[in-house]
Amino acid sequence: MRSSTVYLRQRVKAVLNQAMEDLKADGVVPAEVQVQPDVEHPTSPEHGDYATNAAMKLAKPCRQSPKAIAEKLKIKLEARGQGILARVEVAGPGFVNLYLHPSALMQELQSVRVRSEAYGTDAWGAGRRLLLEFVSANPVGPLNIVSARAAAVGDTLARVLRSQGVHVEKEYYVNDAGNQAKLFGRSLYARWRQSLGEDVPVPEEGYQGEYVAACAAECAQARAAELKNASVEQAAEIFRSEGVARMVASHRHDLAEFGVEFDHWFSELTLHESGQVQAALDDLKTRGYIFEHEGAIWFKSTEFGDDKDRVLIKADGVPAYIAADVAYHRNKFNRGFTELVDIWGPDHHGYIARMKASMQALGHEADAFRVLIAQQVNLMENGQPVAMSKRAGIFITMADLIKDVGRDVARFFFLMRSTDAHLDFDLDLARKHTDENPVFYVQYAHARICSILRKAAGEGWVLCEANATPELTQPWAPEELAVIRSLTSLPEILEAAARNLEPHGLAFYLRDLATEFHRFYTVCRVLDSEDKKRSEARLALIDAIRIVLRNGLDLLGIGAPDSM
RNA sequence: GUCCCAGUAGCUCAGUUGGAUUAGAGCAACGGAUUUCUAAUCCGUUGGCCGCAGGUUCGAGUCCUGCCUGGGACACCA
Repeated sequence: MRSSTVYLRQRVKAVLNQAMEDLKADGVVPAEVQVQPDVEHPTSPEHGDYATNAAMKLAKPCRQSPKAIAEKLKIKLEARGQGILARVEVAGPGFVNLYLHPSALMQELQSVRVRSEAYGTDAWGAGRRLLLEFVSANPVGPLNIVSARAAAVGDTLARVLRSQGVHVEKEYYVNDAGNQAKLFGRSLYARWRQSLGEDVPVPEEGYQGEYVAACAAECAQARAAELKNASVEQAAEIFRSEGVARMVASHRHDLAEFGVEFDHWFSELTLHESGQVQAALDDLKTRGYIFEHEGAIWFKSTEFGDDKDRVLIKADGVPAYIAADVAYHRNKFNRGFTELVDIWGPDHHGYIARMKASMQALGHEADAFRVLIAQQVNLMENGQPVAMSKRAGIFITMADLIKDVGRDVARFFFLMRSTDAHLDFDLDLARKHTDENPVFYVQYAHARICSILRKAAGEGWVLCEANATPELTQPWAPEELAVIRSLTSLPEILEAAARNLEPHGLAFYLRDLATEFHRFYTVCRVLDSEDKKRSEARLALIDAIRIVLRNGLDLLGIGAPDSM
C-alpha cells in the first residue's frame, strides 16, 4: 500500500545529483569529493522554486570560486532538467536558483489526487523499529495538562513516523510498584475509613484531592468481600491494587477521548515479579559497571558522562526507581526495538543523563535512546496564569481541558509549539469559535472546499479523473501557482517532522496552506459557467488541496469537517 | 554552587541543522474589500540593535566563550 513515490523535490534532487556526477565525469569536480548540498525553498519566490548551495559547498574541495562552479553546474542542470526545470540561474555568492517547469507542477498536482490519502507517505523509514513511550503518569491521580501535551505530541509523532515507513509502537509505562502507588493505597484506605465515620488520617505526603474519596468509595464497593476480614496492611494493599487499576482505566478512557490509544500498557510490577530487575543488574555487573558502597549497590554512570554515580539498590535492599527503569528500557531493546524514544515531563530533565548512561553501559549506541521533554504548560485566562495547586487539590485536569475547549483545539494548540519550549495556553482564544482561532481557520478551509465540491456535484460539474491533467489555454493565476507550490511541500514537511521528532512544523504548514487557499478563493472563482475548462481545472485543484489538508489534519489527530 | 531549556514586533511564537542588501506568521491596533462557490474570509498600514559583549569565516537569529534575565533540574523520592 505504501508504494515508493518520487516526490517533486526528490526529483529535483536527483537532477542535481546527476548534474554533479556529470561535473565529475568532466573532471571539474575531483572524483573523491563528496558533498551533501541542500535543496531548499528560497525566502523570496523570485529566487526560484528551489535553490541549492551545491556550488558553494564544492568550491573549497575543487579550489575554484563558487561562481565558476555554479556556472558549470548550471549548464549540466539545464541538460539534465528537461521537463522538470524551466530555468536555472546563478545568483548571489554562488547560489543556483531552480525554476520549475509548469508541467512538473501539474504532474505533482495530479500525483496528489492519484495517491490521495497516501500523498505525503514515504518509505525511507522502513526497517526501523521504534518504541515510543509517553504520558506514563503515575496511576495515583487524574492526568494533568503536561500529560495532555505529551499525549498530543506523542500520538502525532507516532502517526508521522508511521507515515514515513517507520514501525512504531506506542507504550504507556504504569508505575504500579513504587512508593507512590503504596501511598495512594494508604490514602484510599484512610478515606474509606473516614467515610465510615472513623478518625483515620491520610498519611503525610498522601493524596488529598476530591477524587481520592470518590475512588476510595468505588474500590470499597468493588472489593467489599475481601475488605471484610482484612488487616490494615492487607486492606491498604487491596486499595493500592484496586485504586491503581481504576486510575489506569480512567487514564485509558481520558486518553481515548483525546484520540490517543496505546499499543501496550506496561506494568512496572511485572519487571520485579519476573526477575528482570535483577537480570538488568546482573547484566550491568557482568559488564563491569556495578560497585558496592556503604551498603548500597551503585551504577558507574559517570563512565558515560553523568555528573555522579547512581544508587540502584538502596542500603535497605529496596531497588531505587531507576533500577526498574533500567530493566524496563533493557526490556524494550530485548523485544526487538532498535530505537527508543521517551517523552518526559519537565521535572525529569536531570534524569536523562543517567538513563542514557545505563543504555550505553548495556552496549547500545548513545542515540538509540532519545528523550524529548514536553515542557511546562501555563494555562492563561484573562492574561493571567490560572492558579493551580496540587496540594490543595485545585488543578485543571486533561479531561477538564478537553471538555472546556474540545479535543481538536487542545491538540492543535499543543502541536503548534515546539515540544521543548514552555507553552502559554491561551484559554480565552481556545474557547473562541471564530476566525481568530487557528484550528477553525484550517478546518474552515477544508469545509469550504467540501462545500464547493457539493455545489459542483449538484450542478452537474465534472470532477476530472485523478490521472487526467486539466488542459488550460490560459496560464494559471499567481494565487493558483502559489497554492500548488504549497501543496507539493507536504512530503518534505513530514520527512523533516519525522527525522527531527518535531511535529509542530506540520501545524504551521497547514495554517499556511489554509491561508494560500483562502487567498486563492477570494481571487479565483472556481465554478464559472463562462469558462468550463478552467472550472474543471480548479475543481481538480481544490480537490487536491482538500486531500492535503485532510492528510495533514489526520496526522495531527484533528477532524476535517465537511461543513461548519 | 553545578547542569539543562529559553530570551526574536505591544502579546504568543516560527525561522528548514551556517545562506541571498528585505528576519517571518498569528493575535492586538488602525484603514479597506462582499449583488459571489460558506465573511469562521481576503487586502493594506503601523510595529525589530534577533537579551548584552566578544570570537570563528566568504556569510551568524542559527556555531564557540563570557555575562545578564526568566523557568526547571540537581535524593540511598518516584
